[in-house]
Amino acid sequence: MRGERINRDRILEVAERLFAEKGYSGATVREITREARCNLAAVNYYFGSKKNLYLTVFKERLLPRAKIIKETFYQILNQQKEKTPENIIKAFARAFFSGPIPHEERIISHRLIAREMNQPSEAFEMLVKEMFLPFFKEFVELLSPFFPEKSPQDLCLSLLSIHAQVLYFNFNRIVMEILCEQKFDEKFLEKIIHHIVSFSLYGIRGKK
Amino acid sequence: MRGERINRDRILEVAERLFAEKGYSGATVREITREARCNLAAVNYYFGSKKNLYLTVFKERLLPRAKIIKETFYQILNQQKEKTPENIIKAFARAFFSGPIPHEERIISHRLIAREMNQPSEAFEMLVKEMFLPFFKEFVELLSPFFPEKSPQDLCLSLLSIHAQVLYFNFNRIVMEILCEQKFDEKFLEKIIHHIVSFSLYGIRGKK
DNA sequence: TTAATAATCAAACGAACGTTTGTTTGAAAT
DNA sequence: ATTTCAAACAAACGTTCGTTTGATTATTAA
Repeated sequence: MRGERINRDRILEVAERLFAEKGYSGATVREITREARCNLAAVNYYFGSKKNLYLTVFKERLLPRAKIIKETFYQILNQQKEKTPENIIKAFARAFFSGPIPHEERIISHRLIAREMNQPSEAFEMLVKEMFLPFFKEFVELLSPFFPEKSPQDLCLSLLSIHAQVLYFNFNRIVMEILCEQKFDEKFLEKIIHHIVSFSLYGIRGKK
Repeated sequence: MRGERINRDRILEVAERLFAEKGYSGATVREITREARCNLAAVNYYFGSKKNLYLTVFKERLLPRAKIIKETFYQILNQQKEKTPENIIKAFARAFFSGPIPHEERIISHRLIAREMNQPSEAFEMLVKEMFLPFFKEFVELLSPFFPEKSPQDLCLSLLSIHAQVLYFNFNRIVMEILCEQKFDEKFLEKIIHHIVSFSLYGIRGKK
């Protein structure tokens, strides 16, 4: 049917995965269209260029997902009786690791973000502006009442430390599995979330 | 003079930087040889192939540097009177952030490592085997006497959390600078190291 | 039914890619 | 002085890249 643009969606989906796996240069238009089961010219027909396809992946796939994660965070947090630092950090970690977004999609997101952190492009500017900054600001404001002795900058650094762990534990499974001598399964994931929450909570508290 | 192979060294140096900046596919042999001021064929002459040049970068540039970082860690640690967890973690962070290795080279290393974590190749297997595992094992053994209640796996996770921060704060300066509203200078670096040490120390201690 | 628009396709484009070839160069060894 | 051989080079190789073209098919609206 007209207007469904099945191929367009499939291209976006495949492109996102391949860009995450192989990077911008590594993923070719030919491979993307082959896996999306459409013609080579489809990328340029729907998106104008490869570069614009890449940007569209961030606009139409990453940003909406970030929005869901944010909503999940507040949903988890509002389920708690109290908004203690522990509950806030736990909600943050859980929103990133579990939540309604499929597991594989989360991995892909974090891979793309990690790539952009390493080699920022126009796409990253958008992510920072529309995703990182607003979310992080809110998060700092949520936590700051509990740590009146800490400057906003100190809280920011703590927040970045948490995000560092979330990113690291999401995309660096190889070293993790080898070092911890354990397969990455549901049970291990729970343990990791608990670790991040605990580590970060006491890390952020500091001297007491 | 014969045997100096000036071009070979220069190719390695340039290749490392460009691979770190643009990734394997993004960095071209033409660009590498152009910046190294040598002929296009030099890469294949000295290294056989682009792929082997990439592997050689890890063998001859990253591994030696990792060795230096390790030595620096023990050197810093042995300067301390006591081997307290705080001193151990501080030495770890300092060995990664300061030490004899030039600042730019450290950034390049972490970029290459981050890329390999995202998309592991033969090079990463080597890194894990000859760098991560030995160093991390020793590090866990150093810390475990102080935390008899923690399992080796828990300690591993804490160690990974520390490494996550070291990596993150090394290559993700953009978000950092924007969020903390501060330029990344020597003074800020000191603050970051202090933050990582403090955050990780109390994080690893946990409930007390 | 027909005209118009959207989607899809095979084929080809020029450019850039990694690699190979054959030759020249220059310092060391004989 | 001559031989030798690693080093360096220009040129071209075949391949793959992103993109464009023009024709064909499918769908919608008149």
